[in-house]
Amino acid sequence: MRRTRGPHSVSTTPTVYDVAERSGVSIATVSRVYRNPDSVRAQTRERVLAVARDLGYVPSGNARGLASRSTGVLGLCFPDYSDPDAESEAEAGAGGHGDEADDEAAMLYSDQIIRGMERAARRHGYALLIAASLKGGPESLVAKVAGRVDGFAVLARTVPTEELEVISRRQPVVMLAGPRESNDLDHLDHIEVANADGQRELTRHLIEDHGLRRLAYVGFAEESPDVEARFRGYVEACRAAGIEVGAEPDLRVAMMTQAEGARAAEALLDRPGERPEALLFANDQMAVGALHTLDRRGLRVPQDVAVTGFDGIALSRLVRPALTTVRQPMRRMGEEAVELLVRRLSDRAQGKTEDPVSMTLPVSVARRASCGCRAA
Amino acid sequence: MRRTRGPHSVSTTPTVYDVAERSGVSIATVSRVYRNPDSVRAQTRERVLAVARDLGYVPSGNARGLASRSTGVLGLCFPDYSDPDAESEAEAGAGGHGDEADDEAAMLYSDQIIRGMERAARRHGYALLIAASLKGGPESLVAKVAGRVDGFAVLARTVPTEELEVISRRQPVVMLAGPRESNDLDHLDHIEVANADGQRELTRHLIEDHGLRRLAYVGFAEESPDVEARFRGYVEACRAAGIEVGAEPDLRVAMMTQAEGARAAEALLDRPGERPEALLFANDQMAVGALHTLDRRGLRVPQDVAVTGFDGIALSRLVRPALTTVRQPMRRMGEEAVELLVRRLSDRAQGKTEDPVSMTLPVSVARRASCGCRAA
DNA sequence: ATGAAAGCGCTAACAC
DNA sequence: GTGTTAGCGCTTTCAT
Repeated sequence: MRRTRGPHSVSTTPTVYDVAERSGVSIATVSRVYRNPDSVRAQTRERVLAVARDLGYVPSGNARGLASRSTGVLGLCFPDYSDPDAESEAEAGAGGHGDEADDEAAMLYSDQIIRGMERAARRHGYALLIAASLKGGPESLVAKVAGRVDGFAVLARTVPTEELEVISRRQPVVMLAGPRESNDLDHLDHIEVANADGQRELTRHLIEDHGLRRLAYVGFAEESPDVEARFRGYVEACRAAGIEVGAEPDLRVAMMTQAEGARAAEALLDRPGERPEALLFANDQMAVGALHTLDRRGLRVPQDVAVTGFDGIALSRLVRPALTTVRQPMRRMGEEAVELLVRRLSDRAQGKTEDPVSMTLPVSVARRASCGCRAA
Repeated sequence: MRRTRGPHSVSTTPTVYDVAERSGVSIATVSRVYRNPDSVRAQTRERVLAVARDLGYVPSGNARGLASRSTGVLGLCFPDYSDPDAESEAEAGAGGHGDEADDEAAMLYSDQIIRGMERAARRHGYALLIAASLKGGPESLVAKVAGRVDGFAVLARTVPTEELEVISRRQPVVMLAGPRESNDLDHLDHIEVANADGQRELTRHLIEDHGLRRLAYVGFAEESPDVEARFRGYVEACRAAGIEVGAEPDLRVAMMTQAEGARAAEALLDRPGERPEALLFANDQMAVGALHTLDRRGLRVPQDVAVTGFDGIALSRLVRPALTTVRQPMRRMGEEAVELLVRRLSDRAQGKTEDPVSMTLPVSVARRASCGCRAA
């Protein structure tokens, strides 16, 4: 016995030792009661449980994890995706000023993934640890998460791939929505959506079904493989229809927010030459911003200009006209991520080693009012 | 030195010992490099960091937590709130069959709270561990979460209060949306919303502003303080207007789902006597279900019957007619929960002890089409 | 500025 | 079925 406390010590949080002592068994038995109840005589078990209850004993997850080398927790790291504009509108809504862009309207990317992962994790008996990147921590976010989970998913561009590279030697990591970045020195599993396919199909729809030919594409200034893939799809559809397009989007914005989208629309409309028949945005938030601009300038959507987004966030259905967009199966992505992690974990437990997996989830075009498919 | 491995051992995940050995310092120094970088000479620090990097070293959260008695993680336990109906509709949407009740439409209660907590937690440098109750685990959900976090929030009715009672002696716990259950032996902090106020105000609106007097209220069969409070508000408003009401809701359903709401509407309409002018439901999902029923039976909302919900979930805005409801500030609740936990934690660190806090967040009535406030 | 050593609370052989 | 005994990988005085 390593330690003994008075019979009525209450100050510290109770441990196995306290429970063991008070119930007249060894710490091993206390441990068994929790880990493998059937291996303990019923009577003993009840006694231990009773003592535990009245002592307020809760097994320390840390100690457990340390001793058993596993935590029963999966993780998710995501970037601080918050759109300042969406935020403020949401705040206003919550404050009761308006009904406009509701609190709940702003359910973003990461929320969906969280939902998907949580569900799947629960099915497999795991809990989920979530953490958004916070700039300037001494220890990087991943390290913190990585150290507390059995495996985790990372939304692309949250963390330098190099760092993940290192960590993935230690535990399963799946990269979400990202690029399959590095070439070969890459142990990471990877799930992405068919960005190019989606944008291509949407563009084709605009061209063939609505007969539009003067299109303008708004992309992202930063390097982002997903966004680039979308643009690629756009270009392919245009070329296929014999419409000439440059190698670059008509405009690249610094942030993919509503404000930037609104500004982009201004810029595009103020450009000399014929007005575009359709404005295609690399995400929904920008498209929503553009809707504001067009409304303010007295242009009707879709009669005067069609507008499309990408992502299929909830907000895209709430705006008027409802936004035609490409829906990403983000929830499913979360679920698949967990399935992958769980499989990896059991592989490792059995000493198996399989090659990294890379899967692509299909997307679907949501034809709504902003392209002219439904009454505005 | 407790352990030594060959210079090129790669099999196991590296620890402080490995890093220390390879960089010619003690494990204490390695630890300092991460915990308190400035206390280590720059040159030493760089060397250690370099070795760590190429070894793929990540500090074990478990070991850290065990040694330092804190995890840097806050938790949230919530019940498996999933509405089977909403689920299936969502699945259909995700599968691409329809645009109807979108995946994202189904953003529920818990999602909002998660969002709020995550944001606030991040601000304070914490990560968030989330876990929904899974029936029939050997160890209860809470115990698992409790053992891995510094403090946590629990959605009411997820866990027996008694169990929380015990745990709260050990770490801060805040009860969400619940009742202030026990009487005095209660150390738990507690955040609720003004259920009665909201329902009273909504009811008053129906009576005074729309001149309705034949109302029917649909409640919940299970014991639920929140839902009871809503009913209480309803009763108060009726009495204040001189409308007679019984001590019981006109109907109590077994589950607060869309299907049950639809059934409840049937039942109410089939009742002998004059048809009610308004159907008030204890939550949005039931109200949405009722909308289906009324539509199928050819009754117009709000002309023939007004319908109201409670909660303000995203779906409430998407249905036609949009649902008049009482919006709960669920996101804010999550934020407040974290603030409370963080405060408690710092109190404990300083040896302070304060009385349990109980706060009530205000709600607001969202007047939409289903009560006649806007064009349907 | 750095090292030595004592735990943190639990699990997992291995004995009995 | 139950007890003994090593660790698990880190933080943290206390020395130096």
